[in-house]
Amino acid sequence: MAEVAAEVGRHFDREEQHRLKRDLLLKVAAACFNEKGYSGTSLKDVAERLNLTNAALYYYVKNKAELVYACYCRAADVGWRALSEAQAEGGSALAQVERYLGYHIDAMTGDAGPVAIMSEIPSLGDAHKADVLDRSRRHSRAFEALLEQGIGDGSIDATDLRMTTNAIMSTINWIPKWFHAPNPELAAAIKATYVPFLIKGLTPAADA
Amino acid sequence: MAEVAAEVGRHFDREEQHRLKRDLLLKVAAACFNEKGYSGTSLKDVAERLNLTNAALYYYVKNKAELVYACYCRAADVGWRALSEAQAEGGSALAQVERYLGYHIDAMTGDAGPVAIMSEIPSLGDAHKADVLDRSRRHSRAFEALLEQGIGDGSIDATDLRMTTNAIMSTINWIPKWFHAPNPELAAAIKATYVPFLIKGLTPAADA
DNA sequence: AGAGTATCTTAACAATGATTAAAATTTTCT
DNA sequence: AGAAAATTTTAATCATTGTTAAGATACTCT
Repeated sequence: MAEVAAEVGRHFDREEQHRLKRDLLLKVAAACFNEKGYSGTSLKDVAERLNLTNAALYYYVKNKAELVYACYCRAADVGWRALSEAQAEGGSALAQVERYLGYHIDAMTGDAGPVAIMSEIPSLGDAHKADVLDRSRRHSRAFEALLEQGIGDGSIDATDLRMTTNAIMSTINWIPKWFHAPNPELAAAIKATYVPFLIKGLTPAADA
Repeated sequence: MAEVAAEVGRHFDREEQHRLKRDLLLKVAAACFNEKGYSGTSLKDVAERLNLTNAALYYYVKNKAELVYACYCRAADVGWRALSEAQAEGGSALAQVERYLGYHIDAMTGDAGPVAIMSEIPSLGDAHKADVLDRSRRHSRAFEALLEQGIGDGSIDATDLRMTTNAIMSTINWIPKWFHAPNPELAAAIKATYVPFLIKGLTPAADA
């Protein structure tokens, strides 16, 4: 993974270098997992895309289970950050939701991607599983709370918040399954269609 | 799988019996695949849930690849049938979409389930992959055509049909990921929330 | 240039799991 | 009950892959 150093910067901060390389590993691994599944991707598959041997990966992660775990944590962080930033900018709850969706899509289809789809949580060990489930739940609950706030301020209309959250998260989380190569035009098209469509489903009827 | 015969009926039509048992196998396999992924589920896992040994599965399918393929075909059929039936009953395009969503959700959460999520198409062999992709595309195209028809008859408002289809299909197809045990109440809740939410996103603004 | 650390490779092990053939068992029908 | 077919099991093979240890190479700084 030596070439990365050149791409990545020129002030030789060792720790920073290490973090960046590891982050690249997580992205590549996420791409593999999204395509072939956790057990379907061998460490060799991941390593080859980095011009490494499988054994080299053990310099960055303890084992394969920790690699998925790290990918899932990274995915959770990306989503959480999108939500936090959208909320920090204020406005009506609906406006916050709209910004969140855009930010999250931007992140997944942009430099932060590819992001792992958390589709094989059952394959994780008990501790990792509990932690990932917890992060996932926290995200969902935060989004639910935002919806509830929107019902309060009148900007959102929804009945079953849990289910509505499920529906919206499903749509968003599935994107990395079919968005692969960097493709700004496609990314823009996703955002331009997904966000208004989902927002429309949350907006109260005009004649109310 | 001997017990099944008793559950399943009493007129001893051999071919029918075989088909029913095979169908049960496909459902059980689908459940496993949805939980642990294709490579993550061993044939032993599937066999154990049927009180069989892994070798017995080879009496019903040629090999593991064909098992997934069959699961995916079955999933495609379930969706296709829902769409066909909804269309056969006529009405506005929006009404047809609404019925389709309900039928598909009913099927996945009812007796036809569990249905496999087609999330590991890349793991299939070339011929199987092409066929499954073809079925998937046909379904999407048919849905798109329905949306287009709705734009024509004024019942639907959408800009990017391909993307809108993606969004809706993602929401629907992800359901089997978290709906596991038979649970009529949860199934009803999904349908009661998902269908109006998605339909709302397609309905033209009232003040148009 | 050369020491010292970070990074990576080679080579091996152990375990898992798909697959097959032959044998055993169960089921159905007469 | 008993024959014939359908269904399932046992046992063995084969390839793949996660993992580890020890050694080699590359990078950074003085």
